[in-house]
Amino acid sequence: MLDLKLIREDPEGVLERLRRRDPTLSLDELLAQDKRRRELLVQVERLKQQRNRASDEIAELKRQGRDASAEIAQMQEVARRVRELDQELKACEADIERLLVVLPNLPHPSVPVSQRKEDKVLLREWGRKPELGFKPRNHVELGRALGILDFERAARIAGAQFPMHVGLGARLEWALLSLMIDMNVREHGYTLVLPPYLANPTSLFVAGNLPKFGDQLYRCESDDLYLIPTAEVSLANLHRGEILSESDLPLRYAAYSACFRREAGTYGAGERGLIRVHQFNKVELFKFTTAETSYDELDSMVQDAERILQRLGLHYRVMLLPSGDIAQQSAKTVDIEVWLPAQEAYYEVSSCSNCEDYQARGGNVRYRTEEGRIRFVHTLNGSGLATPRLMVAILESFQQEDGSVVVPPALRPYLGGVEAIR
RNA sequence: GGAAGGGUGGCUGAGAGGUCGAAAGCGCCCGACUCGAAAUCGGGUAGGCGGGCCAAAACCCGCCUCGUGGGUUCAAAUCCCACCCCUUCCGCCA
Repeated sequence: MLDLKLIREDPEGVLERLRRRDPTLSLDELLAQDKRRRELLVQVERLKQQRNRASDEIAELKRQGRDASAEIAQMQEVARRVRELDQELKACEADIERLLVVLPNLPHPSVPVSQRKEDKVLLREWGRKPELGFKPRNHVELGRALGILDFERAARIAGAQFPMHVGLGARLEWALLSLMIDMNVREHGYTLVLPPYLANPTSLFVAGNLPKFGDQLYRCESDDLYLIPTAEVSLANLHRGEILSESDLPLRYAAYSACFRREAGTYGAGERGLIRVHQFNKVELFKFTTAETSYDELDSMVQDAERILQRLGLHYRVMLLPSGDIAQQSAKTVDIEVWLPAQEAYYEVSSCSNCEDYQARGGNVRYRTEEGRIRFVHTLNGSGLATPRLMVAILESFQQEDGSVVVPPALRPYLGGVEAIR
């Protein structure tokens, strides 16, 4: 969530930045409630002070064995008034909380201002589109023909848009995950985490998924738990409520998890097969940093994700997202998009965000500086990477005219040396 | 699922209606001793909110916080209720 003090001190500045993301946002009610809260606080605190002093006096009188009934009678009235004001204050604070949590993070100055998601900015490209010399088959056809993807039987088990990998398809998926874990742990210095796949409501509020995006989540009602849409949820809550030491930062975690998304209302034309699914595998990168280093850490996180695509030999481009298209909790987001030959389009395979102190404030994750001051950490998250579209990219980019698919050399050690799927 | 015990500062742990934001120890910081260090000795060491002053920092004052939320009381870490979590044992099951 945003810093209420900052909103109070510079409402125009905050509102201007908020409206880069959503021109309909307003702070009027929030500011009014905040003012009211502070007025109530002053009132109720004055009464409590009176009560505390009287309590000391009553205690002293009793110790001396003297009568305190006059003072006690007087305090009964004060206590009643305190209860009333406390209730009013509580309602006011609940209103503030409700208004505050729906406000998105402030975009970083480098983020292009636009409500149109097409207005993303190309930062760089790597490689080139593969020249197959024949009309590319899409991954659904390839997967079915090779017997490595089985959506029909998966639907029998769970419904549409659930993938099922079989045989070399499953092994290829596993190989991808193994490669990503190895590179991120051994070459990029992340600590591997296997987190819970279910999370409580608090965790989803901290991560930024609730309250606004609950319709995208699978919920286990009888236990009041949610299936995580990304391991970002688990990792953002890993140090919830802690005060870390500056010397421990940055903390870099890489988590493997399955991810679950309802994708309500997103049935896109042509998004068949693995392009948009309700369940997928992902290695998620997450960092806790100081304010000073978080943007350098964002750059290096994007590069960590890019190196995996480079190792696989997949053509991609890196895009800076505009203000209207970044996630609630993010101040700046960089997407990596891989080229999918049969779709003839670039598709997101990684989304790296700096959430600055937005998640940290909600989760109360702080650190003590060398000088002893306490500040909120910055949190960053990024896919490194999600597998479904990687699988699409591999099948479609490395397909041969005879319908076989050449396995990228980097994956072969994980597949017992298999060079092609046919 | 059943039973018992327990959640107190960075950590261990005492406190069982008022003098308790909280003993003691450890850790950490500062100082003394020392050429320097260790040991020793002295001092300091939780967080949040609000106000004084709004431009920050420092300082001062007040309020709140002993798992969370309610209740009793003039007054709650302490008594009552509900919930959450942890530990141990039993049962069940990968």
